[in-house]
Amino acid sequence: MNKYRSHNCAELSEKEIDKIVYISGWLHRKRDHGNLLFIDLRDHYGITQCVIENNNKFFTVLEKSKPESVLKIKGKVVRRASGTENVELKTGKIEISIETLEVLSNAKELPMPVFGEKEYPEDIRLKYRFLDLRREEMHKNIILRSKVISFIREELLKLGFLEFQTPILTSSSPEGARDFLVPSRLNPGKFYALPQAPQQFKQLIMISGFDKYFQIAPCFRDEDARADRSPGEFYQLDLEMSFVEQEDVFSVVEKLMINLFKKFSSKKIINDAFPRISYENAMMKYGTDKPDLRNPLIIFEITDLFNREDIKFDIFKKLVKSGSIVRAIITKNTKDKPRSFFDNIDKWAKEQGASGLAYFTLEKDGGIIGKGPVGKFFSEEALKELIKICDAEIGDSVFLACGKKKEVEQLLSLARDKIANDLNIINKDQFSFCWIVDYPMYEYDEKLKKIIFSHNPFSMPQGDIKQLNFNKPLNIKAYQYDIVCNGIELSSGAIRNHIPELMYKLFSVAGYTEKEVNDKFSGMINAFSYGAPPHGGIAPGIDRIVMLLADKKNIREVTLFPMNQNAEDLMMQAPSNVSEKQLKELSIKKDIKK
RNA sequence: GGGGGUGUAGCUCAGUUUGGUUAGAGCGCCUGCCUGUCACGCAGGAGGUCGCCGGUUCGAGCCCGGUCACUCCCGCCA
Repeated sequence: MNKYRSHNCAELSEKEIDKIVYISGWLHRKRDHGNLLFIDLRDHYGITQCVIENNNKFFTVLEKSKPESVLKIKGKVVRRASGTENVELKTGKIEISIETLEVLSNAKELPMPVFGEKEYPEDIRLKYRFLDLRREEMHKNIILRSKVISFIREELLKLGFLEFQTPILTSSSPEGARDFLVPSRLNPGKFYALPQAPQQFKQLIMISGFDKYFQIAPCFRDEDARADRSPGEFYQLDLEMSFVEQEDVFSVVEKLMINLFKKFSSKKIINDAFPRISYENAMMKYGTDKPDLRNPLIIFEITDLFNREDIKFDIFKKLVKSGSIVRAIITKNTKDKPRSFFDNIDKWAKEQGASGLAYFTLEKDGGIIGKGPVGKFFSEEALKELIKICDAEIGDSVFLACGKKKEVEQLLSLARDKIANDLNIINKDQFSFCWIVDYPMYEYDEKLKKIIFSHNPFSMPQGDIKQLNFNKPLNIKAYQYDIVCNGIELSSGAIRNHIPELMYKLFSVAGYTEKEVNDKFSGMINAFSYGAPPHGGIAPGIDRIVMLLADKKNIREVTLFPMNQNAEDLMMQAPSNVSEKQLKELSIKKDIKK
């Protein structure tokens, strides 16, 4: 028998009554009656109540021990008197009558308690992450994360995927996020980059003939944080398959996701086959390429209405004449909502930097009328037309946004969420997945005044590649796809372009010469000229998946040791200064502007 | 880089609207009492640069300016 424990803290039951046992764990909670002392001893597995009386010489030791000290307790398992059982505890029918105890490790007074599940400031939680992680909720999240990863491994191994590791020190790549750089000692002045994703390596694995690969891959991007985005590093389930079309990837990943979410959550998955929405359609109906499909609200295009003579809404009409568009959100049966409901939304829109959201309700007063601030500008005929376009009814409300296409999309996308939340029409007990497909290969960057890749430059363009019209590059679509669940982008993937000539052409549209492509992507381009299989894959974000399964809004709740928003590790104090000697070895000089 | 929110005891927060005696509560901590608790109870106690700096004022936790920290968002994230 091990010297620390014969049983863990969740194990003992009536079966062990009268046995002498050893258990070890943290002093979770103390209830001191003066001459009788109860403690809850906690380990990873659970909690066991132990009791000691003042005739025991260890009584004062225990009385003086602080919470979270680590104890080893030896004692007899006894049945709790009827009426003193605790049904909440797995071990609640018994307790340990302490004979001896040993303090294995003393705890100082705690900066944050472990007992209780109150909220604490995040900087303290991050600094004392080891205490935070002892708490039930966090402990549970991290266990869930581990189980999710194991499950994914099992499923993919069953399907014939092989797990490989790819380099962490690699080369900096153009396109995409800012790289983390690592100076090279042996090559002064040169730098490695940490991979933003194992993108090129996974393609090289396919070219190396391994057919199906996956990896729980760390990815590094030096970009600013968000609630659902850690600064610095995150994990992807990176996977890639040879000789596949988009549908093959879809069927593997869709099944994996459904099995995973069914296994680890009791929430209902609305669509067993994920609906597919084209990028264009998503932008139209939801204003975003990561729509929350639990939200029933839809955006309608009604710009043309504003060319009608019988609409007198002059501000909008003027804007439309100069190229603005008008889109609308309809909310069902909301005519009796208080004025404050509408005003709040208008106020909110103004806070978003928009000029506001115009609104009115559709009511019947003899004929159909628009009631509300701007309702009077619409004739009955115009309202009938609007009702037709937007599939609206009497009693519904209409919210209108007017502006440049991008602004309207962005505002109405946020407004969809805002209004639906205010109306409480989002079912929080559901997962609603979809594929967003048919992404454009390129987009026009207004700031740089040039054409850039809209997603992954290695994606295969759609259609007959001999017939592609490179004079109209913005019309080229790619075999590029995202999985979205409840408004969160879970993964991004593509069928890759394995044809070097085509790749040069595609890059030239984005302003890269053949030489530049050769320089920047030498490993891969070279490999493509020695026989590359058609291949494709995807990379679901592990952190976000666990976030959804754990029902957390913040990625740090499902990460063991996250950094804060300034990309600092408050516990390890990273990043930190290094010695002059280290810098010298690396041929690095500091030049800090202040 | 920009915008919003927050900052008062170890922790959670009240007090800021309308400036005015010694800044409060709960949890935690310390001391004492308590033999059936499981958020144990009871009594007492310690604990504060009201984030920091400056200004206005007879007087600032409260008003003004600046600054710092944390957080949320925008930009950014192929």
